[in-house]
Amino acid sequence: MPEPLRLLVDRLKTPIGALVIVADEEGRLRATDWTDYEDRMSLLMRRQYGPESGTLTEARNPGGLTDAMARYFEGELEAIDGLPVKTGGTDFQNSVWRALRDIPCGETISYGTLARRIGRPAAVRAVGLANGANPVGIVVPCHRVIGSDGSLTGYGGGMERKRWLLAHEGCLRADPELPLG
Amino acid sequence: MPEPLRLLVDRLKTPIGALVIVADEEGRLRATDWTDYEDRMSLLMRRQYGPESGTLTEARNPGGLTDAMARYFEGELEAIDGLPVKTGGTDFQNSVWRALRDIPCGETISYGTLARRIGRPAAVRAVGLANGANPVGIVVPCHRVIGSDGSLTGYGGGMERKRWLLAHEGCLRADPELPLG
DNA sequence: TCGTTGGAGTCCGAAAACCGCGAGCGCGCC
DNA sequence: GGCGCGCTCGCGGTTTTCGGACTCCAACGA
Repeated sequence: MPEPLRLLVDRLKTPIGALVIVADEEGRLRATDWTDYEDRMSLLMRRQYGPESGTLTEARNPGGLTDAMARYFEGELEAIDGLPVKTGGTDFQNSVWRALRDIPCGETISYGTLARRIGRPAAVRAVGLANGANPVGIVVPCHRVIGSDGSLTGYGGGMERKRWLLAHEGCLRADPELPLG
Repeated sequence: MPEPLRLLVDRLKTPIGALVIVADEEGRLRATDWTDYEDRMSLLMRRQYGPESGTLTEARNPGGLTDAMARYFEGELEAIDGLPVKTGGTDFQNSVWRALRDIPCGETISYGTLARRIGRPAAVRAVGLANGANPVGIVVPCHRVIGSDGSLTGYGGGMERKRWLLAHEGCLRADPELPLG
């Protein structure tokens, strides 16, 4: 911990709940999470950066990130595509998170396929763990990963939100359990 | 594990028991231990090199190591000073083991002093652990490390042997618990 | 034949356990 | 008061254990 790492915090109301947005002074997204899961987010942050790792300051639209997220929720799905993101975590986790950003909006992928894609075909469950440890929901689209049989399987923010996000991105039929594939 | 690592094994009778001596083909000492603790030695070897890591072959006096050890036990204490040694283990363990070889024959040091000497003044217990994980007894003189109050505290081969070795090196008075300092 | 269920295989990371210690402290005992 | 003993607690690297946001396969029943 060389420097204390000053972080900027904003909040955004969305159709599926209020979002906390954490950015650094360079305008890179460090974390996002639903306010009703804020405990989990601060846990993840502590794990990645250590306790007492930095200061949190309220800010409005840091780095333009809040606006970009808002546009995503208003239907401009590609608004979040290029946003700069920085994460801590282990090498393995980062390789998973990088691969997540390569999943195009509107598509889904299975845990197994994702595992093969990062060159660790057998690390299927580990991919699931890394997915759950993703600090930057939505922008790093962990919600686009589903079971090999097409079931939604799980989501840190609650299954209902995962379903909503996939529908918002045009991945789901009327049947709420079936992705388009 | 690129190549299978062929190891040579010899045995040596000493006044305090039979010793197993393991060397590599370059004549470097890889491990020594008392035959009555051979299980522990092979455990340490497996940890450092992995299971199925190499082949063991009987050999006579590989690299001259057995003779050198024998001379040490006969009173030529400096016979083991320059012997080539190679160990696996973590960075931390290797820094401890290197520091051990700098303790002159006839002297003792406390765990705390040793910890300070490698630049980790607080890692006192960890030094104790690393000491216990030393695969190359005697030549890497873990027996020269004692408690800060002068007590002998512990030795993987049994306290009696630690006492004998220190006495052999001229570190102990008649009182078996008191080192000379 | 097809859906369902259960168990085993597999790989990582976090958390807990483990100690070959040492300093600090409270207490008796001279 | 000093001294020595035993206790407690913090310490830090390593090892072990445990728990999944999975999948495949086999068995079973409709």
